[in-house]
Amino acid sequence: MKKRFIITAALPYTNGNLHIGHLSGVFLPADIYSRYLRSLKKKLIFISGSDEHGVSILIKSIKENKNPKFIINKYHKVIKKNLKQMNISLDNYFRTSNKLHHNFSIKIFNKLLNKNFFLKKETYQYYDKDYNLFLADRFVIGVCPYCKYKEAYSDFCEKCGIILKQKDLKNPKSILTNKKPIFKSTINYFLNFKKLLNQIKFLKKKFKKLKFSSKIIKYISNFIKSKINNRSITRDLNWGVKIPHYKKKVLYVWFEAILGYITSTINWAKRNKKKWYLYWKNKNSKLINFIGKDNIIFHSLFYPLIIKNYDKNYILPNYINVNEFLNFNGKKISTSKNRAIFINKFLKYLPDFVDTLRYTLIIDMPINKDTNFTWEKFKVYNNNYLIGILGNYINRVIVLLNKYNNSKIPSKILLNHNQKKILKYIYKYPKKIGKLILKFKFKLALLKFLNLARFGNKFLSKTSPWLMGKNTIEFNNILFISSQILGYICFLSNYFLPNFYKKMLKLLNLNTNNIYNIKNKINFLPCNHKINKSKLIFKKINKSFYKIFNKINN
RNA sequence: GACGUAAUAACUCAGUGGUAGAGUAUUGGUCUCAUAAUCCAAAAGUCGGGGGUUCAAAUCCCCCUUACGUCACCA
Repeated sequence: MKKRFIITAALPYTNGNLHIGHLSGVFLPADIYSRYLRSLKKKLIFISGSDEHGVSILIKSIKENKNPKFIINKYHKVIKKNLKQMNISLDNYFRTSNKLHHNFSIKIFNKLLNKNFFLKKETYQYYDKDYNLFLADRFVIGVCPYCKYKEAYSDFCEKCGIILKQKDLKNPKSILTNKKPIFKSTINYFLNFKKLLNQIKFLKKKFKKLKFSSKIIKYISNFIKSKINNRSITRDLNWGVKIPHYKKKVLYVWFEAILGYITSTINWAKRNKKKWYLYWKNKNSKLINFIGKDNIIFHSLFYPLIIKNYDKNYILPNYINVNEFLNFNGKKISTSKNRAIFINKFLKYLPDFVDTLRYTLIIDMPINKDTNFTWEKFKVYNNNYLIGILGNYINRVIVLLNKYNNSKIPSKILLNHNQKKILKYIYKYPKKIGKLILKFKFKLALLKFLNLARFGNKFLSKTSPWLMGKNTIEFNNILFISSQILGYICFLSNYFLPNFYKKMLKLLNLNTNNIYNIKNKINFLPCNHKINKSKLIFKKINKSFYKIFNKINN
């Protein structure tokens, strides 16, 4: 049976718009990976969706005096549209507020409940009387008993870095009302990590075998070594996946959000008349998660423990690609503090620079450590790399063909030994780039791609065909080789720069079917093939753009 | 405080045991097919500090310094 791939990008939380962090952290790497597998004609689905529950959205809705549904509808719509505009090639973008998702999550919860999988426990929590709401630790602020910091959370003081017990906090205040919350008892269900220790150890072994990033292995190791706290998976809220027979309780957002990949697939399968379980309950399937470092625990522990105890036929991740964070101007991106480049704003002011943004975010992808986005880099990448190296090369070759050869790929060629070697070298590029992509080295893959244009520029400068007579064998040879480089650039660009790819196809008068031949050593631009007149693809960024950058910042 | 990640040329980074690499910026030059682009060359680093293992360390181990991140009922 043919292998099936499930590629997932972490679900963005709908308390704000899509920003560059989402793209560089999960959507772009997942997109490149998916585009590559598609070019090999693999069977795959690339899925994601909106994560629309949780207390943060409820708090936002209270503060803005709106219905939570209004908030999620507003952001879901824009995020979905923005992903498409950025050419993220998702097969399905679903949402966790959908009934299908609710039913599926409850089905799993109920079965586990009946199996006595959860621990039932009474805890005391802060409670806001005015809003009838139990408050998460982050929503109670007070004075730190150690350093007297006035805005310490009830579980953690940011200033002195000390973990607090709820009762330690002095002068606790609800962030909703600024009033003192009361302490009240409640009963919730917990994931019994202590009881699941053997399963966790098994997962660690399994992930180690699969060569998961050491970030994940170390995380689980530490988790096992530390004093494991069981984690509640129900909440006293009226916003979320409601649990039947338990009034005023919903599932903890991550208990169900992690199942969103499955429900997104079910939704996709229904619309396309496919069988979703051939992906999720099939030993020949491969699940690859793309996530940020903030949700390692949910993908490496929550999901496997929940799903395997529900039905052992479900598959576990074959790889979890964890990225660090992208900062903006040296500071952490924050949706709530409005510190980010939001994609809808970017597209409003710079709609022609989608590929430049993709390039910038891929080159500076936070693979090993946090990286930093600046407009200065954005400009350099656009002007020096995309225009100087890439755009310039294709324009040089196309103009040469336009001017000297009637816009046709030369036909009378007779390659010498050295020139044949050059062609062979070019044929190796798809494989080289593919290998890097499969190893999740997206930045190196893109650099390799750009190298092809660099190689072309050097080749042209060394050989200087414009100094030769038209239609001599040597002239034809050089233009033929340069054209093949052009063809490879065109097809390989599809992984990284989809808009550029589409424009190149038009310029070169090619169709997309050829892309499936990229595994073979093939000349995409055969002799006598006619191309179109040269047209500039990238726009230059000059000083006047800084006004636009500032508009996008604010 | 605990844990994690990092520290390499002015800048951004690549390089996991075998004579220090790339791009940008700088300086000089070449070319005109090209979006003042390209291409060639020069200059630029005792690879954070100290110790250890080894014939051999940027790379492995230990200690220190500095920066960033995480620390669980936020997502």
